Amino acid sequence: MAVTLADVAARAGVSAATVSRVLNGNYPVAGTTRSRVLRAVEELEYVVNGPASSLAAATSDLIGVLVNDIADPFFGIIAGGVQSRIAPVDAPDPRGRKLAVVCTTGGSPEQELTYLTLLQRQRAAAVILTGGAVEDPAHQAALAAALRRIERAGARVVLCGRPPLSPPVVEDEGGARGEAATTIGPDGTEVALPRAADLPRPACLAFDNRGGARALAEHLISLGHREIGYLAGPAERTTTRHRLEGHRAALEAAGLADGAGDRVVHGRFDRDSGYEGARELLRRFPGLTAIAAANDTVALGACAALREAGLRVPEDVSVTGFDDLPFAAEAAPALTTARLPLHEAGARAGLLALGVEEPPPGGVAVIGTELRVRASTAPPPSGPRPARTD
Amino acid sequence: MAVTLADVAARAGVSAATVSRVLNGNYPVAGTTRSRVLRAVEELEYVVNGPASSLAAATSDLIGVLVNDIADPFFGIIAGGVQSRIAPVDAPDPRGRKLAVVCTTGGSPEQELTYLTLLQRQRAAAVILTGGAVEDPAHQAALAAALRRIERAGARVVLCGRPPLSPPVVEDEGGARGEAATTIGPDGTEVALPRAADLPRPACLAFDNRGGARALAEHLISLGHREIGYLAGPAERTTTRHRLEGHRAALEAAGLADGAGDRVVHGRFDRDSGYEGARELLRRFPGLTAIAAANDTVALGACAALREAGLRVPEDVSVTGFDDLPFAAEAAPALTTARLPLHEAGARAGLLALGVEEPPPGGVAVIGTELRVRASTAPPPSGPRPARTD
DNA sequence: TTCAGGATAGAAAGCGCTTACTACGATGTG
DNA sequence: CACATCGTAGTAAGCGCTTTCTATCCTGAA
Repeated sequence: MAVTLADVAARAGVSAATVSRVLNGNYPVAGTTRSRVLRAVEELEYVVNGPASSLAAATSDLIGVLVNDIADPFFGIIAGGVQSRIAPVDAPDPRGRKLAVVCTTGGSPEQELTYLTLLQRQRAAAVILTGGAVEDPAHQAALAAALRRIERAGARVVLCGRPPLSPPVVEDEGGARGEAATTIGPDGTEVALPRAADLPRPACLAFDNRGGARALAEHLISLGHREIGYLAGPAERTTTRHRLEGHRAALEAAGLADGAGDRVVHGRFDRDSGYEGARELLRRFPGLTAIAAANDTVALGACAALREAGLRVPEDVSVTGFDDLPFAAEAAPALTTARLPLHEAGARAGLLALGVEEPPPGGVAVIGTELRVRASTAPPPSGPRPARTD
Repeated sequence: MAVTLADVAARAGVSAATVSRVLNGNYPVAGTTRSRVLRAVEELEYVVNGPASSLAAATSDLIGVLVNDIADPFFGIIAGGVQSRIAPVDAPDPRGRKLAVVCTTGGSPEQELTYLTLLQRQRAAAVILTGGAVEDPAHQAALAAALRRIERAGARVVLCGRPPLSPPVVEDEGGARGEAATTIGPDGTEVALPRAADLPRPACLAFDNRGGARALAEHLISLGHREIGYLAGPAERTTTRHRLEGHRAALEAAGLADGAGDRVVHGRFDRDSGYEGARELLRRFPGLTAIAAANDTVALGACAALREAGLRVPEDVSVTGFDDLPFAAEAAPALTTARLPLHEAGARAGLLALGVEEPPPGGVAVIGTELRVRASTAPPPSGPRPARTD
């Protein structure tokens, strides 16, 4: 059917082994032989059979990239960063190029596990997990097991934009009695929690979500805001918790009472959640002068809700985002936000996946944010809040 | 090293063939045998060796998706649509799932060819090419050859958001004399142009770029605009040409003189190009009351330039985009634009790639746009630059 | 002139899976 | 009761490549 190595070998008058060596360039081959082989390759339009090659060599050119949603620029930009390194355009020889298998998990741990297996099955050379993790111990245990399996299979694992695997919540005293701690998994069965020492420690590029949220809240406080609402993401995610913690830390440091749950509405990471959440915030806390959103997209939704409520941003209510996606600077008003170097993070994750870059000491590198002050924040209004129009 | 079929077979006390049959479920196996095998699979944590499987079965679970830039929501959304179909989350059995290999070509035809070869090498089950094509005949000929090769290798090819391959520019009279028409390729060598009849005709989902641009221009004209600038994309791309043609068609139909090149500035498809282009447009045509941009991103850049020039959108100058990316509705002012159902188009491309959906009759389906009138367009100002009313 | 040793290239044994083809009871039918 | 048939499962031949081991030819030193 298709042209094979043997066909090329026959045409060039050499053995299949020689053709393979010419094509892989890891073995000395005489110049004349080499050019004869290359000509035969050209003439027959030979294209290596990847699966056969992967089988024999026990490696593949595939790198898995797990994202919540590839349509979301947050993940798209990270994926772009990864690709910029695993398939550099400027390298003349495409042989070194790895291919990115992008898997949309929807943020679901089950999907994540499914894709991990699928990628292991493809014998992917590496797997990059992006986006925050779900904190449920059973999921963490299952993920730990899956990652350990993958690492044992010889693939690299990189976490990009998520914290290292959490240690088990239960203290490790069970070890003394020779019993493993367990928890109840999503399927109702008992799941063994890995001992802290057993956790796989893949290379990890964590985002400083706490620091970024804290900087944003401090910015609002320094402008004079005292009643600040927070539009949080889904409660079970690490990203949500860390950003919320940073936010609260700033409030507490400023002596602003903000008990648990106060002025906080949980939602999703999308625009509509921001819209709905802002409406609820306004209803429950009419005195708010600022809203910090879980991310830029949420902030945009919040702005829409505020406009609709007849409130101006930032004159009546200030709004902050997070991430600094490209549209944040173009929005009107341009969003004050915490910039995350997503492309760079993806690029570095790509390098780690290739094994070109060494894992950071301790396995974890924290990627900082940069405060971007734009037009969506201003001092709170001094007078009474103008009457609501509805 | 890793667990193989034979290990599972030994453990279950059956032959490797039986294990394979259980795992692929395409052959009758007795219930008791099946469960014994499945238990062995569980116990050994067996994961199929994909490359071996692909080699033996001569197929793979990979589907290539070529995009200009995965970080651009335009392509991210299409890719998301593709994934929604080739890896449906609701299907309980992940075995049917295909994996998307996303390749960022930067819009370069050379990169496109490189990735096509790389995907053919992986024996991808299908390849989806998105984004507009470059019209250069040499590139088209090379692309045609590559696609023909891929189809011969048994993979499906789908074009999503780009027109069918163009017929050779040279008339086919050479055929009468038994000579093929040729052109000069990018590497300086002579390239044979495929006869029209030889062009591969992959399933094609073309966007109605002409219609969309025409509708936008007609909208501006109906508002009373007479001096309309156009921010075009890169000159060599089909998308650029088609949108420009639609735009001009509307102007001509309205009897507005708009000779070639008039009030048109070419650039790229990004924000900065819109910014620079709008500045140039303003400088060269101070009387403009409207600017139609090649897409939403360009429109955003144009808005920024206008604001900077002290012009209000839409009071002084109206602006239109194209695509209706999510941020278009959130921009201030919200962009009037032509909506392209990118997710749906991607989904359909996915179905075509799987072979689940039949190619459209004639091979080409045109995907229409929908005019979205929002706040960025309004009648031209009546003051210093009065519009003629007739 | 002879032979060690380097430079090349071939032979052949897998890599782990799929899939004819074959074998063999257990049914069913004439 | 013999034989065709069906349902199951095993045998074994590849799929196309990589790589170890081996063979050959040449070169230059002894």
